[in-house]
Amino acid sequence: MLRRMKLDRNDLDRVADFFRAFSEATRLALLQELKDRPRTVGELVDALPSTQANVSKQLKILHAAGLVERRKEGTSVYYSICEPMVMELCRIACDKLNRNARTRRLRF
Amino acid sequence: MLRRMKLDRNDLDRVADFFRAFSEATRLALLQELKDRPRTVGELVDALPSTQANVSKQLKILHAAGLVERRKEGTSVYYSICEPMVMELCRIACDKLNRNARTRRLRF
DNA sequence: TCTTTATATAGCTATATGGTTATTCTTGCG
DNA sequence: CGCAAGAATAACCATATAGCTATATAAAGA
Repeated sequence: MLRRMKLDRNDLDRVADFFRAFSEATRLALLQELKDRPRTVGELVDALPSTQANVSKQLKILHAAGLVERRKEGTSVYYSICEPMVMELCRIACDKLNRNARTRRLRF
Repeated sequence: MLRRMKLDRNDLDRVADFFRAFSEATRLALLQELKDRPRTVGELVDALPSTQANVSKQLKILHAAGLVERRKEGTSVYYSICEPMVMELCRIACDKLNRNARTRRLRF
């Protein structure tokens, strides 16, 4: 089956970029808000302690990573998670962190 | 079951830190080298296009994230992956990237 | 067209961090 | 002890980026 090949630097960079999308609290907070339903940028701004400019910027990064999709409706833009895998990854991460620290349960 | 709680900023930071460990090509390359068996720092330095100092530094980050463990043997230090979940995450990431780009298969 | 609302972008600053070289620490051996 | 080998750390530089404010763009309505 020859799946022994190691990923070269380019491929590793692509994988790294993918994970980097998850490596900031603000972006994770956005994903958390989008967990159950689509939200407009304005709704997300209200839900987060951040500025409109920053929310737009972080949404763009999530979009570039292929994690969320955009849908325009009038002057608003709805964002939604377009990869079920996103929540699975977050759950795996929380499980790991819960296993480490015996404090409070994290659940995405 | 009240698992509706949203993670607060602190918890999101912890999850973000976890993912950040995966967000650099050099660290992924190290994980890839450790996939099948433990390796000493020297072996990892030889396997990667990087310096001993940098390999040590990145291994420390992986260790702090709880992804690898250390075992001293004489003057050498063996590192190994201590979380099966690590490879699962990398596989999920590769699957996603493969789904996007119809080019070559990535397999961690 | 002019105004308003919603979103995106530009430009900037401060901080974080990957990588380097040089040095220190640790262990084993003579 | 003195020396060598392997690993970790220190100090530094260059780059990337989160977040801000200000501005631009897009769409809807008067």
